[in-house]
Amino acid sequence: MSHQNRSKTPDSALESRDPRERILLAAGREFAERGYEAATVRDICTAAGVNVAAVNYYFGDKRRLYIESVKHAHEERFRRVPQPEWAPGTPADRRLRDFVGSMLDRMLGEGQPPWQVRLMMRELLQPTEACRELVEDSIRPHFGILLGILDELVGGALPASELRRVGLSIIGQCFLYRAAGDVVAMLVPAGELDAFHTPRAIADHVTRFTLAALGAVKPLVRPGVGAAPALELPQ
Amino acid sequence: MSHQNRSKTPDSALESRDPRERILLAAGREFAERGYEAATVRDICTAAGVNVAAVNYYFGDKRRLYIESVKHAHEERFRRVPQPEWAPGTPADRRLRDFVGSMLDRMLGEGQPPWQVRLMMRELLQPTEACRELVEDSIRPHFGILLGILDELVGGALPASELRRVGLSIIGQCFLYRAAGDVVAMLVPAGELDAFHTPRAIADHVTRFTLAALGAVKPLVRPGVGAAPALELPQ
DNA sequence: AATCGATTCAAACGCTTGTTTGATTCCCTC
DNA sequence: GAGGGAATCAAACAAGCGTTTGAATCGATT
Repeated sequence: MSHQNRSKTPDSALESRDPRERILLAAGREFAERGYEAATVRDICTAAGVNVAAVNYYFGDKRRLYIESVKHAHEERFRRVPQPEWAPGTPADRRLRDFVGSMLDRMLGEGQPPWQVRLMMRELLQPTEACRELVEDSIRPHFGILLGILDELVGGALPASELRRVGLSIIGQCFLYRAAGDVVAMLVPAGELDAFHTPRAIADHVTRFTLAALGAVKPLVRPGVGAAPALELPQ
Repeated sequence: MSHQNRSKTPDSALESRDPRERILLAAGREFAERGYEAATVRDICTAAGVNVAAVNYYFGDKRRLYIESVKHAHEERFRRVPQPEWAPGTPADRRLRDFVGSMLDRMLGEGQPPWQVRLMMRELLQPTEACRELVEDSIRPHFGILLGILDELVGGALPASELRRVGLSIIGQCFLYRAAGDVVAMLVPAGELDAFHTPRAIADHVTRFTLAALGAVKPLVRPGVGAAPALELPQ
């Protein structure tokens, strides 16, 4: 009932050796594509090339397999596109560009299996047990890095509450492409998608859009054109 | 096997009269909360106070009930918060603010049953048959209105491809709060949520953020503070 | 070669699902 | 007040689900 001699086969080997790894991979795919309820243990085991009983043998039950597969996908994602590290003194605008770029790469990059992010999107939309751990372990620290960059960028001129809103504006712009990518593809002409909506192009756009809003670079359009700024906004 | 004399009871009556309406309501709730596969016809019928066979009698099968409930929820949503209409000559920045405000109201407004939007979020994340109709009938025209406002705002100074990216930036900022609202709530201190992340406050922030990026209002921070604009961005 | 725990397997279990059925009740029409 | 289609109901159906079982197989140790 235990499996303590798993280390006999080194983890660095191909997944095709370790049944546990194969199940995690197949489970991630199925859960991402069909959702927790619609994905069946039988299909997962068939895809993994193991017996139906293997899931209960290695993971106890379907729910625990799900949680493990979410964690596994998330770790894999950060292993492929790690958080960038900067030499001391790197300008904040450069770091913002890198931060946005790596986030989008992690979301949309070609090397990324699309199901891994889709799996996490399901969690964000309707958090389960697996989500809280994800937020605390990864998303919150990540968000903190972004806030640090923004704070330096504006020279401490904005209160923390405002910084958070700006941070959420940045994440939201990237998030839309992943969460509603299929709908975005319906709204944008096909040729334009390839030219203006690649991860790199989006990163450039989001960075410039944000820097312009913060006054760190000149606006997308020269001031003075368009309607007069007659609108009054509170604060 | 038919039900052509439904018009005998006027549609304006309470839903509790028409079994079909009651089923649609209960189905929307269940599908939104549990997803298509996890929601059961039995639970839906129990909630609607009708017999199990009623779903197949009125809608044929579960899939058709799902499609109908998505459409129904969407229509209901726009009936509650209709698209604003402006007198000729209304300034573009004012219209942008109204547009963002009504979109957020539709997504987050207190009068909105939370399950209606959640149901549509599932569709956006993984489009089904019901989604394409939704995009063509509602989302695309809506997006066109936004692009028209933006075009007037910048005085025609931006190409259509750039306008679309700005439009998606706006929608993305709003979208995050609905799609990942639970995670946002984990990242923002509780008190701050009530003060700075109400639909109205977000609408003000998104509008100002966008207008600043476009150079239509002054940036959130005076130019000159923070890091020097040394970053080179293509285009 | 024998032993013993870890692993794998085919088969079955109990349960829930969406759907169907056939009888019953309702409500309007003539 | 019959007649008849629409609507509702309890009950059952076949199929698929997650899980369990007990025997068969493997691989290393003795």
